[in-house]
Amino acid sequence: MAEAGGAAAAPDIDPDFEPQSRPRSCTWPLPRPELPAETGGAAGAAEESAGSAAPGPGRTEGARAAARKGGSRRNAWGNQSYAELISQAIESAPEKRLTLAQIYEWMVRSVPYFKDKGDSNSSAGWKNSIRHNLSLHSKFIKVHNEATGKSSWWMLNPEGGKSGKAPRRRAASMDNSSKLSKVRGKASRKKPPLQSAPESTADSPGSQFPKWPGSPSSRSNEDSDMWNTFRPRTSSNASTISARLSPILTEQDDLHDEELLPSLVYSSASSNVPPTVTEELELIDGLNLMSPSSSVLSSQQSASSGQIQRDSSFSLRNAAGQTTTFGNSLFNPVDISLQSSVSHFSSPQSLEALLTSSSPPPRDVMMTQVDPVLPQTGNRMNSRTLLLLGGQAAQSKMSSGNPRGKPTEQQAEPVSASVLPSTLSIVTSQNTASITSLKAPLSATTAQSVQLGSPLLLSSASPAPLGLNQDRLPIDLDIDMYMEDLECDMDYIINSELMDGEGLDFNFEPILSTPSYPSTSQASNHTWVPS
DNA sequence: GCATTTAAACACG
DNA sequence: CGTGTTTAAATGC
Repeated sequence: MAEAGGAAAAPDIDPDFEPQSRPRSCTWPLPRPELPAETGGAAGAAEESAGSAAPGPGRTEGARAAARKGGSRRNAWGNQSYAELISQAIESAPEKRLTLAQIYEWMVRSVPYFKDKGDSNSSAGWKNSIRHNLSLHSKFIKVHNEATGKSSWWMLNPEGGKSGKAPRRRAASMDNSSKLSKVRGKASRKKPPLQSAPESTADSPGSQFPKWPGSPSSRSNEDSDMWNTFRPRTSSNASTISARLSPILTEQDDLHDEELLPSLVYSSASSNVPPTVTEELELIDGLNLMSPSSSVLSSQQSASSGQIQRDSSFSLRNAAGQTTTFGNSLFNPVDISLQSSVSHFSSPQSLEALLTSSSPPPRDVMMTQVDPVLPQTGNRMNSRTLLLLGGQAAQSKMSSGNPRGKPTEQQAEPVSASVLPSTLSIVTSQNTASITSLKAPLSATTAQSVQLGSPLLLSSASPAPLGLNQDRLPIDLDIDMYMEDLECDMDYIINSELMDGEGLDFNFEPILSTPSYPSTSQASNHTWVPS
């Protein structure tokens, strides 16, 4: 049985019981025939059937007691909470993301307790609980999945606020209402269609991105993927971008997310804007949407962007939780990954494959490969084109964006940008696709710096280290406003850059010229990952 | 009090 | 119907 049933199946569970990931050899997301032999039974089947199985509604107690007798298990299935189980499930996936259904599957397969309950009928309550947990905890983020009409991907948010529930920024009117609602009682609670909160649903009717019609582009493949957009969770929308996507990608490869969380922190510090990753992602998503214009490029871009998104997601997180202090910039591994992705340009397929493919943990692979090394010229071009794309996107965005456009304080960033072009621009312009392009080159530098092991470099690189922005850190929460400004800036910047054109190249070139790959690869994981 | 679990209502596609 | 979000109650620590 090697691993297959292996750990997961371990009948005893008891103390620790780590569901551990399922057989790694098997591709995860894969269709999975339906567990052949081991399916349900093999491993430990469910011995717990005993009475504990039925968790009565209120009576959890019973189950608990039963469970407890074993010693330490808090729940019928062991010590872990649903949230933890879910986290493990996600971690176990090569891509670190699973759909709801896959999470269910994982539970059924990996946790003995749920083994019998997998199928239909009995699956009642626990699935509900899982859904509930996914929604409730900020540590889980939802990523849009266009693929086969499947449901969204669920990933974990690196900084996931363990304790922090969903960010839920000040929801305007909720306070009272919540209480009231309680009073009301559930029965009557029906919510009238729009009425009170038009804004919520609409979130911008114009909505910047159309949801993306469908993508002809990609090949059949399986589910394709990418196109993830983070879900805005509570904050209705915030509109978009936050400008910095900072990246911390970090995947949890080596460590379990939990552990690494602390170390991450997003580098975006410079740009600040605390809140929720989700928003950024959306933005990115938008990019993707827009890109479709050109076939080849689009595909490439998409690939890269996809990657980016993933990375970005990790970058920051809601500060709501208390945890992350956004001020510390560590590093951004993301860049590295980006770089790799970019470099892959030449072979988009591989990229995608990486993303989608189950077997190889993407990150590692990428890291290793990282350097197909494009000739400088090649890079240049790409970056340029990308920029263009970005620019367009930006513009389009702009149009939808707020008219007011007033750059004011934020402007500071741009200025610095001129000074430190590469990094800066990225930070500022982030919301647009251009980011990707920018990043690519940048990544090289960063990577180096990382490699060197001196975060300092990064910091220096970071745009506003000087505290320009720090002062005004958006902690205010009104991201919207903040963002608006940013957008304008970005556009502005981008445009100007484009016009100048030179500036960009100029900056990048030098960077590009530096190959540094071998180093990058190393740098990637080990160096920055604090563990 | 907060965290979890469970249940349920409701919205959406 | 499955997916997601949210509210609520019970319970444990």
